[in-house]
Order: sequence, then C-alpha cells, then structure tokens
Amino acid sequence: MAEPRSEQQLDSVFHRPQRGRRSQPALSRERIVAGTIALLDRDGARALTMRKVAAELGVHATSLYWHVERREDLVDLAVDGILAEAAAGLPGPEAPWARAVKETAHRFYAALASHTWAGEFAGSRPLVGPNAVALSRRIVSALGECGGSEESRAVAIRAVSNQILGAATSAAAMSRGVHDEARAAAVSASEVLAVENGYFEQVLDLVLAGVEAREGA
Amino acid sequence: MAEPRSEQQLDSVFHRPQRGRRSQPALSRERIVAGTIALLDRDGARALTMRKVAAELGVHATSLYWHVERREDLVDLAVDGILAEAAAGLPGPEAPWARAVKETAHRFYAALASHTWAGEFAGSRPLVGPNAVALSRRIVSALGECGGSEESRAVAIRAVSNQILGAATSAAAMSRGVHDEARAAAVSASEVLAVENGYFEQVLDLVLAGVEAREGA
DNA sequence: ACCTGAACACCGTTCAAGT
DNA sequence: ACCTGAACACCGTTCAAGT
Repeated sequence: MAEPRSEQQLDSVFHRPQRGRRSQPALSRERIVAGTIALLDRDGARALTMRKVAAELGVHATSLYWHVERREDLVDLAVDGILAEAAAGLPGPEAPWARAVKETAHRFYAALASHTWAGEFAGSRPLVGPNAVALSRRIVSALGECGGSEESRAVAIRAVSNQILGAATSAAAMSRGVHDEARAAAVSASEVLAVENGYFEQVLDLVLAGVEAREGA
Repeated sequence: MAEPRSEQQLDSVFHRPQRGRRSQPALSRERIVAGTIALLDRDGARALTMRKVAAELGVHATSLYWHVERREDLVDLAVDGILAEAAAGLPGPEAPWARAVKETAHRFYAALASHTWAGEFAGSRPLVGPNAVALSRRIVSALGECGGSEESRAVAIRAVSNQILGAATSAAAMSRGVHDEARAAAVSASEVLAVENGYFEQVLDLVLAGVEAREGA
C-alpha cells in the first residue's frame, strides 16, 4: 500500500538534489532512466521489474533504492523521459493558437504512441513530470488565446487532453490486443501506427472545429 | 510472455460452453466475476491477484484456473462486467443520432469512471467484451446516420471513443494522483467525479459541434 | 556516499493428486 | 467435473553489512 505523496515529495522524484561526489558512482538518475526506457522499448511494460532494470545496468536490484524510492518512480521517470524531445521543441508564443495546439498535441501524442508502454501506464500514473507539465501548459496557454469564457476554455482543454490520452491509451491497448493473423500478416504494427497518426490529426481538427464553432456562437 | 489469442479464443473468455452438472459446483463464472468486482471496488486495481480473488470466494487460488485461463481473463471479465448495466439500457433506433451518441457515450464513460480501476486497465487490455462491443456498436450506428463520407465518419468515431477512453483514463489517473492535502480536505473524491461528469457532457457537446460543423461544410 | 547480500512476504502458474 | 496442495520461478522492499 503506497501512500500518496504531496506535491513537494513528488517533485523530488524528478529533481533530486545533487551531492558533491569524490569517486564516480556506478549508477545515476540519468543512467537509470536510460536503462529503464531501453528495457521497456525492448521488452514491454511487463518487463519493468526492479531486478530487470538492475540487470540492464549490471547492478543489483537493491542498489536502485539508493536512487529512487519505489518502482513507481521508475515509471514516472521513464514516461517523462520519452516526453523530453517533444517538450524541447514547443511552438513559440508567436504561433497562431490553433496551430500551437495542434503541433503541441501531436508531439505529445506521437511521443506516447511511439512507446506503447507509456500508454499502458497512463491510467495508473498521472502525467506530472516536468516535460508533461510543459506540454500541457503550452496547450493551455494556446487555448487561452482563443477567446470565450473561462468555463468554455476549461472544456476545450479537457477535450484536447482527453484526445491525446485517449488516442495514446487506445494505441497501447491495440498493441496488446486481438491479433487477427490475416490482418497481422497484411499490415505491420508500424503501418497501423502511421494510419492512426494520420487519424489523430483529423480528429484533433474535428475537436478544434468544435472549439471554433462554439466561439463563433 | 503471454502469447496473443485469436478472436475466437478471446470470445471464449466471455462465453464459456455450459456443461451438464450433477452436483452444484462451488465456483462459477458469475461468482468469480462478482467477487473480482467486489474486491476491485473495495481494494483497488493492485489488489487483483489470483490469491486474493480466491480468498474473496473462500477457495484456493489454483481453483480459479479451472474457470479461467489466466489472470488477465479476470481483468477482461470484470471490466466487461461493470459495463453490463450501461449496455442494457441503450437508446433505441428511433433516437436522434446526436442524442444517441451522447447518451451511449455518457453511459460508457460513467460506468468506467465510477470504477476507477477499470480506467487503470484500459491501456493494457483492449475493451473487447460483449458489453463494450454493444456500446461501441451503438455509437458507430448513430454516427452512421449523421451523413458525410466514410472517412469522416471514421474520424468522428475515433473522436468520440478517444473522448470516452481519455476521460476515463484521466479519472483513473487522478484518483491515484497527487493528493494536495488542502484540496483533498475541501472536496471529496465523489464531488470531483460529479464535476468531471458535468465536464464530460460539455466536452462531448464540443466534439459533436465539430461533427456538425464538418457536416455543414 | 553508494552498493551488496540475505531475507521476508508476496506473486502467477503448473501439475499431480484427491473426490 | 471440479477443487486441493505442493512446488517453481519469480516479484517489491527492508535492512544490516561492506567499502
């Protein structure tokens, strides 16, 4: 039974105080995150065990506990890790709001969908890492420019973020889903993803059409 | 490493052939599903272990394997179980398409959101049980009446189902999320759910406004 | 400061055995 | 047909011990 942690405690999952070091330690936050992501990409969500992450890094499972408090911290760090690139290239403040929403949402979704294990964790862990927050904030700020009441902006924000989370979750579920052999033979997983990526753009356009229709009313 | 199962195999998870029986068995599909749901409602997703489900039913863990093939079957059965009520009261074919979509989507979402553990499993298990399928089909048929190309209907279907899945996933994640004590003291979990339920309706209206705007264009 | 090793209380699943 | 019991190969996490 893990008890809930306060904002401040959770913040310390992502930003750990640096210590002065004399001899180079074998493990570090960065190495642990990289190893965890490599393991997840290779073997999937179910392979995320303390022992396997440790083995990936040539170390004992118990050693990880010096650097993280619990297994769930590895999940949070890995998920936020794959959002780093997406969060690094956000549209600037000069971008028109609709384009900023579309581009940010697409980067967010594409990062999650290209590592399907991330979608598998989306329901059990809130996305509160710094990169997820940066992406969310950019969407919020863009939708803040489109006019309307505070209430209607709150609705638009939820519509867009549900779209991202729903598409990522469904991509993850599909990747573990019923494999009709004929279909599996015909189209590879990456082709499916390409099609779904195209749908994501259209679906988001549809949502934004709703936002604009509302704004015009 | 569980290997994927074909459509037919998966179907047999939900519809098991009935056998003639002489003496009443202690366990049954129905009792197992009911016990699993009770356990999940009481103790959460992490409590779903074969041993605990068995204890809930006063039986040994290994006995469950006579009735199900693996732990994941319990997940599938429990999730589809909580969708039974929602699938039982679908809007009839005479309902106007937009109302049918809204009502069905709301029933779907509300069922998932009122058992947050279901949202936690949404990313790891595709919703392919008979009740989930019935709900999805009703949404598909309703959106089939709203005109537009096949492509645009496919987009609308994804928009609505992403909305359901995204809202349910985010409700689940929030229920395990950062507990700001002040906020937790001020509003109970059920109050939050009530607010989010209201948002869901508005968000769905927004999406449907997009569908209608597209159709008008 | 950082890692090891033993230990504890769990897991899912298998299979032979009972009735 | 249906359930038990022992067993196997795992889990996360703790803590004393090493360096």
